[in-house]
Formats: sequence, structure tokens, C-alpha cells
Amino acid sequence: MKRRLINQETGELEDKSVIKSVTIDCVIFGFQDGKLEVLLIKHALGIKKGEWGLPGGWIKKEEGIDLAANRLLKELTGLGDIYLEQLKAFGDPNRFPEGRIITIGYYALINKEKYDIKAGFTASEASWFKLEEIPELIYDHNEILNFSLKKLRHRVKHAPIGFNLLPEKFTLLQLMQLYEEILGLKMDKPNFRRKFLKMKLLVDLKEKEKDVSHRAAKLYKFDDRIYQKLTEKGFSFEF
Amino acid sequence: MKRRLINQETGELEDKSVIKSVTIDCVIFGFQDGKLEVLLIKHALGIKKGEWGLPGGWIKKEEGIDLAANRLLKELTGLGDIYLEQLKAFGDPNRFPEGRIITIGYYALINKEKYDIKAGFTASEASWFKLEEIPELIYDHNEILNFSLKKLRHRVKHAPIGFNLLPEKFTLLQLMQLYEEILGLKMDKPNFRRKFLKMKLLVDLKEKEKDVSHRAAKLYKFDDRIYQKLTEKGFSFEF
DNA sequence: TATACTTGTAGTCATATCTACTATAAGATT
DNA sequence: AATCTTATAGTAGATATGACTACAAGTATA
Repeated sequence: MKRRLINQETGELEDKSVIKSVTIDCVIFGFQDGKLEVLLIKHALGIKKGEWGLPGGWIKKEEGIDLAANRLLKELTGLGDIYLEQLKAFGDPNRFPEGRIITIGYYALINKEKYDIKAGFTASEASWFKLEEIPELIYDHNEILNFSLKKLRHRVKHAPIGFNLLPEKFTLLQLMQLYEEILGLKMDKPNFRRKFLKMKLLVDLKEKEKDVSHRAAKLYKFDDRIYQKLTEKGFSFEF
Repeated sequence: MKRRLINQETGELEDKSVIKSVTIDCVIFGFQDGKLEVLLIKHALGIKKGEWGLPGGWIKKEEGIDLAANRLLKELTGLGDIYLEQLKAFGDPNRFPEGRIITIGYYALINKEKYDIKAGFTASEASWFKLEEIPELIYDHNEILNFSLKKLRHRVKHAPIGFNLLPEKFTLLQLMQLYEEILGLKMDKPNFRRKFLKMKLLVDLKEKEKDVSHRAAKLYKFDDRIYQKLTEKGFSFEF
């Protein structure tokens, strides 16, 4: 079934506010209970009703693609100021059976504790999936998701972006477990501490965890201004 | 001047063979006399006549974007089997004043000794530019080029792709100078040798340079199959 | 109150890696 | 034969890494 793009009366493209051939799809990562999670939505309408896929949408005609991705994220989750980065364009001619549509993939990192994402999804059902539980997705969304994972794994080693998945205040063990989960390996606590603290990227909050049934650990936060300053001096984050 | 997209008789999109709103632009890198170079073309027609820009073109309707990039490269330079990788999509609404066009950037690495690229450009003038000599380019092509440089600098440290810019047989000094030029730093010859040879990525060709006015250096080549095998064993290229 | 248990944090040590060198070899040029 | 250029080998101190031990600070349990 081909969609009708032309308005027969005016002879023009219908709905001039969007470019019909380019969409945005977004992989939204969260982190909970030591596990990386991805937010998926269940399509409520159309041919793919009932199937899971990545949240996404159209780009408006006069809107930059980064802006469009931010807007979509805001519409879907109700929040802005989120770590968001473009993956690449996906343009296999058969990726979308109903027509030639190119999609630009993005991925976002959010702090689940801070927001209740699912509240933003009114029309369609939304749910978090751990990596092992991800079902078969519509179109090429599994490919986009796998690409985003590869990108995230690479990026997290070369830029201090992991913090975006954690609460503002976190312990070194939480940070280490985040790295272990994303990179899929086991690390040594003392060595991890030393390596990370040596970078002097973290602010010691002089606070401790509360309500834990063991010795409370120090809390730290990441300060982007410190990172910027270090970067200017030639520092380059490598893990 | 807005282009007419609608055929008034049929009520359909004109020229169904291309998606009018998405193009491809390609940064082609070469390496000569120790310097990184970029291939630019001078526009022969249209508003931008006489100005320099990146080679590019339209994506055909039934063509994947990677395939389209390869086809364009072949049309422009007359050769295939070239290292080519997508950068990302550039979609500022004002990037192209004559209408909303999204471009997907690619970058290619070619061995200049092997081919005479400029022969492929019949219609428009093409020329190599060293990095310091790059003029102001049309649209957002300077931004695309700068992005490609950042990507190349990063990629060359994490994957053995630099070889694509060198002749098939090369000396360790040539390789080192390539790295020095791309990364913009000075290196130590003995240390570079040791580090690179330790990876066991290079094939010692048991040959030496000829017609040099000094002690001839050993020639090496890069063998992708060796790299694949090492990768399977867990090796990861880092420089 | 004492003991075990869990997690945090400090320190040790052998090994590998990086960096800045020096030294020598192999040719070509004068 | 002396000299110059570049290739290639080696060396030694500094630094980083990885595997470990030890102990501290709490909570839970006996």
C-alpha cells in the first residue's frame, strides 16, 4: 500500500511541515540495578500494531535534525537537556517496506532516577528492556540498536559520558559497575579507583551514602567544567 | 527559485529515480609528499559557478546510501574498491539556501600513486588541496570537511586504515610520517618501529627501497587477513 | 557483647609499556 | 677516505597496569 503524497487539488505535497522521506529514530539508554536498559515503544496503530520499535518521528521542514531529535525526545519523554548524539543515517532501500525512507539514528543517555520517562508516552505503550530481553523490532530497528551499542561501548572509553546514566551523586562502585556492564567485563575495585581518581575529573562531595547495610561509600559527582578545563590543557579522557 | 517537484499531468513526483531531498557529499583524502590532501571540485554550472566544493550527488530511489556513495565515487574518480565510510547526516535547515536538503557525508581514503583521479572529472575541474590551502567552500562543506578530519584523526588511532593512503609497499618511515601528519605531532623513529612491529600486522616483504640516495629501508605491506585473524583472537588496534 | 559478613579504601609488587636517549650499520655522496 | 643521511638495534629510567593482600568501617547475627 503506497501512501498518497500528493494533494490532488493543489498538486502539491501534502503536509508541507515535514520531509516525508527522512525520519529520526532514537535509542534511549538507561541504567538500573547494574543493567543497561533501552526504552522501546509498542505501536498502537497501523500495520505494525502491537510490535515493538524505537521511538522516533518526522523532521519538520524548517527544523535542523539535531533540533528535531531533541524535540522528539522532549515530546516523548517530557524532558530536555539530555545527552543526545547522532549515530548515522540508515538508508537501505528495503529497510522500510512501505516506501523509501531514510532514517537518522540518534542515541540518548538518561538518568532514570531523575525522571519518569514512561509518563510522557500517552498514546503508545512504552517499556524498558534489558539488553538480553530485547525482542525482534520493526523494520531495521535491531540493526540501529546494535549500532548504537557499538557506538556507546566505544564512546564510553574515550569520553566521559557514562555519568549521564547515573544519578548526580554516585559512588565509585556504581561507576565501575556501569563500566563493567557497558563494556561487558569484570574489573578490579582498587585499580579502578586509582585510575579514575588520578584523572581528577570527579568532585569529592564529602558526603556518604545513606541507608546502606554496609560501610557507606563516598559520593562523587562529575563536573563538566573541570573536564573542559583539563581538555584545554591537553588532557584526553581514555579508559 | 523553488524547484517544481510535482508533475501537473500525473500528479506525481517528478524524476522518480532520485530522492530530491537527500544528497551525498564525499571528502576524498590523499597523501603526498608527507602531506594530507583533499580532492575538491570547481562547480561549472549554476549559482555557485566557479566556487569549490566537495564532490557529491543524488541518491537514486532504489539505491542504498552506501551503494550510492560508492557509485558516486566510481563515477567521479573511475575506480572502485576504495575505503569509504559514512560520517553522519548534516541537516541544518539553512545549509542549502535553495531548499531543504539533507546531505549524508562520507569520507574516502585513496592511494594517489595508484590512480590518476583527476582523469575521472570530465565536466568539472578537480584539484587536490593541502589542508592549509583549503579555500572557503560552498554551503556547509567546510563543516563537513572539518568533521571528516576529526573522524579521520580519531579513526586512524583505533583501526588500521592509514594504509589506504599509502602505496601498497611502504617503509616504516613513510607510515610514521603519515601518522605524524594526520595526528599533527612528532614521533620517535625507534619507538614507532617497535610499537608497530610488535603488533605483527605488517608483512615484511624482504624487499628494499630502490633509487634512494641513502641506506634503503625495508618494505612492508598491510594484510587485512592478518588483521582479521588477530581481531578474532581478541586483538584490538590501538595507537 | 562478640563474631561473622559485607563493602570501602589503602598499599604492595612484579611486570609491561612508554619515552627519551645513545649507538651502530648501511649505503650514497663528495 | 671522509662525511652525510637514514635505517635499525639497544638501553635505562619513569610510568602505568594487573593481580593481590591487608585493613577499616560499618551492619547483621549469634
